Amino acid sequence: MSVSLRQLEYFVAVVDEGSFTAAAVRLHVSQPGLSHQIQTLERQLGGPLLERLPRGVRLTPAGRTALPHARASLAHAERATSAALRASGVDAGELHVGTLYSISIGVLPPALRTWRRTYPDVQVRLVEFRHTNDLIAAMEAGQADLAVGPTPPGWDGPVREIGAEEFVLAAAPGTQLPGTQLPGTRAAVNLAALADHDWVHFTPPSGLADVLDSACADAGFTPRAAVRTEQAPSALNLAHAGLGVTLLPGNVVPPAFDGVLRRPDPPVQRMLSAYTRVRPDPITAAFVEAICHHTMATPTHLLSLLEPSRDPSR
Amino acid sequence: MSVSLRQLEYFVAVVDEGSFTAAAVRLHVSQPGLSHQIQTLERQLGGPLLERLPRGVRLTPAGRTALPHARASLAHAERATSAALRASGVDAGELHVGTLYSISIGVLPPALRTWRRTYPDVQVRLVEFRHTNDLIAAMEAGQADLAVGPTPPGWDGPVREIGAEEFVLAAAPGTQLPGTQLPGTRAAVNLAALADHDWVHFTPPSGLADVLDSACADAGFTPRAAVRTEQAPSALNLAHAGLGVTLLPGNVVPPAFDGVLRRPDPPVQRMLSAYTRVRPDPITAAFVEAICHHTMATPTHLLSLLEPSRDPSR
DNA sequence: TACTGACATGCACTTAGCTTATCGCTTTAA
DNA sequence: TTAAAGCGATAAGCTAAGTGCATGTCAGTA
Repeated sequence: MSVSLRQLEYFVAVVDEGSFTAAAVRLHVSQPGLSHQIQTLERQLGGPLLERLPRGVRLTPAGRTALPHARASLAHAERATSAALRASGVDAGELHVGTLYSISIGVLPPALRTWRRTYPDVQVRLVEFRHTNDLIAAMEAGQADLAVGPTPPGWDGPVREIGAEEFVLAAAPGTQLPGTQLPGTRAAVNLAALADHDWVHFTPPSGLADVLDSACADAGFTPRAAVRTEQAPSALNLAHAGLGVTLLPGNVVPPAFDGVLRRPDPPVQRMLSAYTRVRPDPITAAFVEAICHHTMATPTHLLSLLEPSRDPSR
Repeated sequence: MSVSLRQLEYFVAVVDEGSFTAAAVRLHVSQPGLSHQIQTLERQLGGPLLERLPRGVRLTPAGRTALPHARASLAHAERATSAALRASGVDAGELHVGTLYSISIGVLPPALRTWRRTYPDVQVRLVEFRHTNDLIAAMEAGQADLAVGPTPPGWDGPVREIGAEEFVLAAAPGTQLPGTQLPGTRAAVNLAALADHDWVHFTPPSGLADVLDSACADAGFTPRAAVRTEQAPSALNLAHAGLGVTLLPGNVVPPAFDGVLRRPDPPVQRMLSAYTRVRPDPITAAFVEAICHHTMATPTHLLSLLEPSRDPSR
């Protein structure tokens, strides 16, 4: 079987959306990738299915006759999935996932994209908290099926570590951090050298506050908080505005960030886990698998910001 | 769509072959590779589809409910391929026509002769069923491109009526049916006069059983079944052997039949149609036209049997 | 008790799928 | 008339998925 459901899905989406570009947007893939898949499908089916117009596409006779079968094949594959889930006694309703704002922004989107493709019938509702303690309390109160966050100490239900979240130092453009004056380098900054700096800190009981305090304590000083905030994006904005340096999850740094960005030395990470109160049902377990399949690699744009010498076009 | 046709193909092959190893051999892949794909599919579908036994496998409830959809998805993907190839003027192998045994024998051969002359490169494969319900179910599952059979009620795809199939009464040689004693005549037999006869009936849910029950109900009695069978040729044999009178499609009566043969009064017919799940591609549409061009005239040999005085050669 | 058959696991390699950058063509707007 | 915009295709490179091989594990059979 050389034809794949993915190809049929792309084909149907192009017909429904009226163009390759619109279909790519809808399916969250790049336009060249979709174009390539359609061309492979057309080679397998003996000729063009779509006539390319300057604006949009038109079905060829071959495409017109294949289209209903493509739809039917996709529909039956979805029904196979739904039927199996129901037969397993799984309510394919909503999955409630408790997490932190920073994780919503940085860690979960790739897993959610995969999830929607695999389980289109299962809605995921994110229950977001600012503080790790709030997340833990909500999980203890049964407010979510699954939590994704820092590994809770002493949790007595199932826990699955899913990777490490990298923290970075951020400051205003032009800030001269210690050890960073050499041109053309983006060396890590020795944390101990920042003992006299002002800090954009976090409001306890935020887990981010704990991370910052712990890292600085390990480096032998207590950070002097010029300002405190609850949210990582706000901290980034405040740092960018010059109120101090901050230490926050790299995931929340947008690609267009033009302030100073450095890794701390020693590196700062926190382990993230997916955890539940009880043994997870198959749907929840599947979500955990989806998260685990997306390695916690540092996002590409963050690498570009941290190490611009690796990216000649910038 | 993370479920793939390849996974569904492996799953269906395991069920059909009865073991992972045999399925791997059939599909020319390694057994660990197939095993891995099945496990991936099971993770996506929320649990095991197959119960592993020391010798072979058994479907789980989830697997049992997923299986028909998996088959249908694969079948439609193949139909999409064939339809596109045919529309492109590419020899696309075979046209699959679902039908009933009685129609295979009686209705289709003339159309097939014409067909072969017109499309010598397109093979027709008949997918034959004993019961109308089996034919309808197979069409819903995408097992054939086209169906030729009794007009299915409530069918939501394209339907083309192609004519009426005539039913006749048959009995053992020498049987004195009511109203048939006058020499040299082959008058129709009043159905109501057969109320006290034994009948060779058909096994439900056969469509032939429905036809017989309906005709007799209209005549005001319930046929007393001395024996039931599933197949029209068997019914003809049993009637010829003296177990009772039967009512069956005239098409299945061979030229050399030497038992009693009569038309019922009132006449009994059923409408036949050609129908598809989706708008037919040009090749399938051409086949439908070929069928329609052959009117449902009663075969010449049957006319000879029913009305021998019209045939001087006897 | 040893052997056989069948599925699962681990590892490494190959292939497929995807993104980014960019080109080429047509249409539209200035 | 010219420049800009929109759209699909090409090329290159990276990542993920699929596969084969070697081997382990377990249950049934001789």
